[in-house]
Amino acid sequence: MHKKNEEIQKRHSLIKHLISSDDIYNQTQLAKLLKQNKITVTQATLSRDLFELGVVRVPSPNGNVYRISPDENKNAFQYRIAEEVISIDSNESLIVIKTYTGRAQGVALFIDRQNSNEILGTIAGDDTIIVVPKSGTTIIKLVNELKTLLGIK
Amino acid sequence: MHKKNEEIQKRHSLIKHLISSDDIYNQTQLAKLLKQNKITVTQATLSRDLFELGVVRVPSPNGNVYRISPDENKNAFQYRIAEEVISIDSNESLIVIKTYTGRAQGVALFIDRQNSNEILGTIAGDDTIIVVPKSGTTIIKLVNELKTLLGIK
DNA sequence: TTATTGAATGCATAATTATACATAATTTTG
DNA sequence: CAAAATTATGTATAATTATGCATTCAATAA
Repeated sequence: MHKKNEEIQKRHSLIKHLISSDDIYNQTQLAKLLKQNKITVTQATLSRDLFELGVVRVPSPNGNVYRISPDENKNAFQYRIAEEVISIDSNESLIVIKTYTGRAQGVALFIDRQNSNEILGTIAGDDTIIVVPKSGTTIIKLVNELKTLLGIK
Repeated sequence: MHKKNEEIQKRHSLIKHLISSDDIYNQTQLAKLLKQNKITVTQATLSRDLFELGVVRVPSPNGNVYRISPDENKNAFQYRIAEEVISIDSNESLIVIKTYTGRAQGVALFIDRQNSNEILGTIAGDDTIIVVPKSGTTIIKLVNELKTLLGIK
């Protein structure tokens, strides 16, 4: 992976940025915007790019527009979340997640969002989160689930 | 609104059903499925229908497929949620939501999913939910937000 | 009932998107 | 390094989707 891949990633990244900030109604329009940013590709390439990026096309008042898929956002978010977590440990009844200072709230929010059926609730301080499992849940299992979720280890 | 509108609603309803249960790759395919259900329309009409229904087109391993938009699901869900809530009250530091028996977990889940920036967490029993606001949040404001969210009053 | 209005739809086709194929660029293998 | 294999992309065009216009049909008014 060298020059070429970097360019592709850069293009993909820019595509996502453009889609997030502007209303893109078609691929020709997207090509023009890319060109303004010194990236010149054809509509055909964009068709492939959008597919690979999982970009969705959704009805809006002025016609169909392209949007980053919710899943994509989720993954992007998950990636950043992983960087903020230091450790996940547990005793017989609770799970404790340590994060970098000031990050606990955000990580806890992310966990809440997953609306797991195994979690009763979370409480977050500044750098610590306590996860309370629902009764009937195996702690070990939930710990592993959280590790997977947060992309740890 | 009589015969005509009923037919349209019926078609729209069937379209949503078909999209939910099958992978629909294009409008011609959708037209054929509708025809099998005694509803005959052209691709042009389906193009308009899909737009009106807010149906999104999303990349899948085998090509782009049509899917019911998350928003659409959300609204449908929200509608049912409203039916389950009895009351929303609060004291100076907590909000208590009363639901019909056995519904609290589901409603709490729904609230968690909104990942509000004003909610620290929720704890749900059988018919009661306790919502813990983040410090710095006005209870009144959050109560109103929850009412709007749940479609109460 | 008949006339009028507006919505819904089909038809024809424009606009947009996807893709087969050829080529070039990049990476890998020996 | 040269050859082989893989990947990316443009071109041309096929496939799909969207839409202007005309028509039909249901709803409403007279």
